[in-house]
Amino acid sequence: MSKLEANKKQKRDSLLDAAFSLFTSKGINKTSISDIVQKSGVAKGTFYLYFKDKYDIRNMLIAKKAGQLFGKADEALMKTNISNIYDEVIFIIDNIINQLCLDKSLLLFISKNLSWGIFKTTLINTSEDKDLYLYNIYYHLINREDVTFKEPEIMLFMIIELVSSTCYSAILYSEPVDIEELKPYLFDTIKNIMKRHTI
Amino acid sequence: MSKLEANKKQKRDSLLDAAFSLFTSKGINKTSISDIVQKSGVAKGTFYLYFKDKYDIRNMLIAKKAGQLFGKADEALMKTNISNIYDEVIFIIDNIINQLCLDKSLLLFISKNLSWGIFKTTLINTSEDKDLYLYNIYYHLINREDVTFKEPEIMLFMIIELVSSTCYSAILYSEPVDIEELKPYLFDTIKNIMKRHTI
Amino acid sequence: MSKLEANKKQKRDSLLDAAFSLFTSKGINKTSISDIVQKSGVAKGTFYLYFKDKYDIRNMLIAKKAGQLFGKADEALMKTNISNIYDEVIFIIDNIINQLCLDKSLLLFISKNLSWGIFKTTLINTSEDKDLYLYNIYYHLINREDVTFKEPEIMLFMIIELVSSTCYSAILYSEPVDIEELKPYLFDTIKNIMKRHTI
Amino acid sequence: MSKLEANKKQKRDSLLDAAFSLFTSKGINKTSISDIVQKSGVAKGTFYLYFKDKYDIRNMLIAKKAGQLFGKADEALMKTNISNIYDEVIFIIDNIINQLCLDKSLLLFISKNLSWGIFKTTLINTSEDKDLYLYNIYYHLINREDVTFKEPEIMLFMIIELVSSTCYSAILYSEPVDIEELKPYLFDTIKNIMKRHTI
DNA sequence: TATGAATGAGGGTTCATTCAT
DNA sequence: CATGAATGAACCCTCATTCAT
Repeated sequence: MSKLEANKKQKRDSLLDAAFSLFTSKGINKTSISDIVQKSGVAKGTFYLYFKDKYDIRNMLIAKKAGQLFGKADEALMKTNISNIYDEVIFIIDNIINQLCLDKSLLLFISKNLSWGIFKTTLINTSEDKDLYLYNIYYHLINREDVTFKEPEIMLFMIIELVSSTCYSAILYSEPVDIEELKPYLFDTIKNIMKRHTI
Repeated sequence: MSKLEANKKQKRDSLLDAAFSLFTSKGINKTSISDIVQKSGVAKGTFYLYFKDKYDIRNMLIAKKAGQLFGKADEALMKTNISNIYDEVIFIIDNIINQLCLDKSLLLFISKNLSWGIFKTTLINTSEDKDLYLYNIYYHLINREDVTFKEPEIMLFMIIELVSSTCYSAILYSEPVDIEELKPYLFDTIKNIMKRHTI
Repeated sequence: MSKLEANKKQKRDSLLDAAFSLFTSKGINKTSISDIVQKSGVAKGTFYLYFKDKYDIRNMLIAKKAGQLFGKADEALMKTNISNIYDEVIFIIDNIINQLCLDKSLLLFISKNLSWGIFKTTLINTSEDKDLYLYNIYYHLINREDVTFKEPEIMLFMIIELVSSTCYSAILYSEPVDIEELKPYLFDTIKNIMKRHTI
Repeated sequence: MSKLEANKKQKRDSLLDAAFSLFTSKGINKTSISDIVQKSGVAKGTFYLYFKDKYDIRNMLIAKKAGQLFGKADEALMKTNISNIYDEVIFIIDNIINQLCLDKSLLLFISKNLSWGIFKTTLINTSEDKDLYLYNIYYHLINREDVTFKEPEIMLFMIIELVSSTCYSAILYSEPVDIEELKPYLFDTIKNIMKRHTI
């Protein structure tokens, strides 16, 4: 990478970091381009050399952060001996939930913005960033020798929506119960969804 | 009701209607107070006689619309002979899903804004508006003679979050599948959640 | 006084009290008619039955409060045996300064608004309110048997302006020195002004 | 100075000039930011690049105008042969009074806003603007070989407060007498204050 | 007299975007 | 590529005043 390109990447990363910090602390609506460039230490005009607008940089961030989240969970999974697919899924979800418990602002940011649409888009856009292990995880899930799922996409969709929406409330507001209290019921439900989709 | 009070209610309703129309067509962020009062035909200052700000009127609308949604479903249920609690819940959910299929802008509005927190708040604030049957439905569910649920609040929480988040994607974007295609899996999952919470 | 008239006076006084409380705590600029009527407990329209606007009620208050200030000082003077005109003036001024030290918000209100113009107007409008002893004090000062002043109005003008402007800074901000430290120099200057105006 | 910086100074000066013109003609309360930028010929947002709010630009103006006032008086003093400190002070005051007689709107603006606090602040902030001769004048007064004053700051404070408050009334409203009629008494009082502070 | 709902002009302030440097 | 001064539309909100009741 040339010096100039490295410089550009550094500017871009700086803007991404500043935006993430502000989005998670103040919220997207209350964050202005001015805030981002000021925190980032670049000029206002520079922002527009890298991103179209606030929502463009937000989408980049969601993809990046969601990818990191799954990536870490996958890494952790690799270090275990779990081979049972049901346990693998539970492990991944549990790991992600734990990550989000430790970084509630990330949860706030992800939950408010991560929809199935973006999730799928991120799955497809695997080329852009090497951090995105999502694609691998998904295919790992689908193309197994030991288990075949009926309508695996619907299954995964229901699981992801159930987890993301219940965790949002449980982790951030302990409503209706604390996340640790919710987990047994949640994991039980997930296992059941999977079992009922197993042929 | 005096003429003056009737006039006031009319103004308030006019503002609520205008706001709902704009929120569902343009989104809340893109809707300004100016837009609302202009559509409503009242003066700008009048808005502030009835609501604190844009988010105040939004909350009133969510409560009102969610209440109407459940109210209609409850009415329809009364006309059936269903007495089994599992079938009752499925009926209510199916009815609400069908209502939302016919009014996608309402779905867009409700989904983006209805959280468990607001749901509970709405449940509690029964006195304000006679449209809110939620309280009745909830208690109908909990205090049954035939069935006792373990942790009914967690159960209801999971069902509501699962339904609202999956329907959002399925109805509006047919992602990952059309709502009608999703229903069997969704209802199956719901029934299972309930069964596993039955003592 | 009829019951109706008593009721009216009560409303008027209530408005005056509320306005004074708000003017001294928030400042005139930041006080709205709405604030006044709300604190006063009367309807908005009622305000306009008694006062033209915010500045009308302010002027009434200045006259009233300034009159009370001088009235109290005069009362205190009566209880002393001071007969020397120089000492009488110093006594009055000292007494007023002490009153203002105890009620700094009153000082803030009076100082910002009391000009020689209003002072003279208040002197003249003796009929309106029995609280206004200013007229008596002034004539007491002028028409003495023992001492005759050259240009007594200029003398009084200079004294009042000197006292009011220096006390404002000294009492409220202790700038350039505390009021007690200032007093000797101030009183010395006042005595000198008087002596040089004595024929 | 680069072209850009010159352009910026021009914008800032343009805003200051417009604000001064409006403050003196309409008063600060009745002057809006909109008025200032319109008169200045710049965009509304530009105002906030240079000043925090209306009161920020007011303070800048007071410092600037007060500095110019004293600066001109000091210049005039240099051209005389006066060396006696008492006569110097009287000369400065007389010169300033005369300037204010010729520019009553300036008097109105200065008097309403110039407090001892701002006066001292202006004295201290000498670095910002080369127009501010106040510091020199003050030290010229204090550190003399021929005369030593007891508590010179109190003395100066009393003189400034006496002059500014009496002149306000006399120049603008000829109350209680015209400024020219007041001068002898005023200067006499000032001289006496100084003498009594002379050790 | 007394009320208080309604008005709507106008206030201060923000901010995405542009473009000359 | 990078800058940051300048823009001006658009925002939210306040408030003195009116007038039908």
